[in-house]
Amino acid sequence: MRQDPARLSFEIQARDGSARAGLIDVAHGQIVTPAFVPLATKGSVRGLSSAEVAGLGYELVLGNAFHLHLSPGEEAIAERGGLHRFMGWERAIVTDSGGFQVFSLAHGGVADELKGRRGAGPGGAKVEISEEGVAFQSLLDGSSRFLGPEESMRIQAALGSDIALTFDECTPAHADREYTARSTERTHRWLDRCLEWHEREGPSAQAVFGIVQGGVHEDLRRDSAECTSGAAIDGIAIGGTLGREKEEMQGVLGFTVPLLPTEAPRHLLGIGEIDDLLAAIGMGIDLFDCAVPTRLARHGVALAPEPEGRFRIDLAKGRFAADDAAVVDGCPCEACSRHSRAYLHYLSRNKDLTGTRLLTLHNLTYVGELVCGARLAIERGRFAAYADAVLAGAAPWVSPAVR
RNA sequence: GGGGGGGCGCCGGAGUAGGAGAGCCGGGCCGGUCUGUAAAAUCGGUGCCUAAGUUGCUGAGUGGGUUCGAUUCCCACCCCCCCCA
Repeated sequence: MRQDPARLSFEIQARDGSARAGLIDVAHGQIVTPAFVPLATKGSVRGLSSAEVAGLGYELVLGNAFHLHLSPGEEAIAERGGLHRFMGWERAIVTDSGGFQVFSLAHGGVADELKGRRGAGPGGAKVEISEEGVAFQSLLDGSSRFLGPEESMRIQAALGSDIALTFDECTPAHADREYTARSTERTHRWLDRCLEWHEREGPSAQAVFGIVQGGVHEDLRRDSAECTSGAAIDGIAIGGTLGREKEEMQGVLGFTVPLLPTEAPRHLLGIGEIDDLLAAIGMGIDLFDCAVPTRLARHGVALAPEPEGRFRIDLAKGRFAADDAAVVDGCPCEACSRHSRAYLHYLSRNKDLTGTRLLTLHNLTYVGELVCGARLAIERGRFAAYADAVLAGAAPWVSPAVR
């Protein structure tokens, strides 16, 4: 680990069991944790303006080196003053390295792959993973491309993000222990190359997070956590498959999180369902990013205090056609305070962009309220009670007993 | 009044130069899926009776006819659309 305030500082302000409430300081401001990080993969939180995302209270968004490299290209963004300026976002940005995307190219569907729902082997585009990096064909124009540790860091440097993630290989669930072990070791070598490049040519104000791999194997996770923690990184992320079921994921997190250095911010990559967020916060995770809240919104689904419905309400369903109730009673978002389920249902059925926007606002509000509620609960030493209440169906912002 | 085109599933198409398929395309509707976003996406179902059909039932405007066999050919009638008067 390294503690270089010029890049990042992290203060843990309260603890409750393993859960922490903290404050991250980076070049473009502070991030109150635990925090959810909306995805702005291609330079926008789909459907919303940067001002709207800021208006929801978010302090950090995640851009993607892979997507932005292919279009419009990091040079084009650098020429326009960097990603912050390009997308009109003044707060902090973390960029993903692109390893995850390159990986998904090989298998067609990352989600299925991570959960082992598909067999191994290349799916669509050609991808060759070697010690150097990953050679692949662009999905946009078929051109041959290469992405490795140095390329990824160079792209992220050009984008000018506050936090860069090191280039890793995201191992799938179906990979055997042997492959996962070799892959994880290679990811460690890539980590060193990322840091060497960054030390030499990276922006002095850009922080770097390493990524712990190791699949579902405790010993591999331990090796990876030790190796990654020992590097000159500013924060640490957990990546790769966490198992096929939620229980398995909690098990993997259960033995992995305690292996992470306590003084560094911890980012759990790609996780963001309501119950998972609560579980992971309880274990001591500080940062989350996930496609689910925003994607579900575009698919007509609102997050809601419905434990039996996996905390979702599918407003596209016909039963909401004449439901005059608020999407989620008491939710402070625009969709809930001004519109009915019937209206959102109608908009969803018509694939109206207004509906997409409203539900995106809602879901991001909902997740934002959840992490905010969690933080307040941690400060009061009542996180477990808060989590239990929400899991039992309490709204994330309603928790007078906890607050 | 004359000519032409067309009537099947919840809707709209296409097709079958006699061997129906409860088949095709699109839509709608119902249901499933979505965790570092190739996702405003995607998968399945959608006549009836079923727990289940490899051999169940009904079905191509209506009524007849030809034929081993008709959604297709013929006749009459009903309805819709277009053109001409």
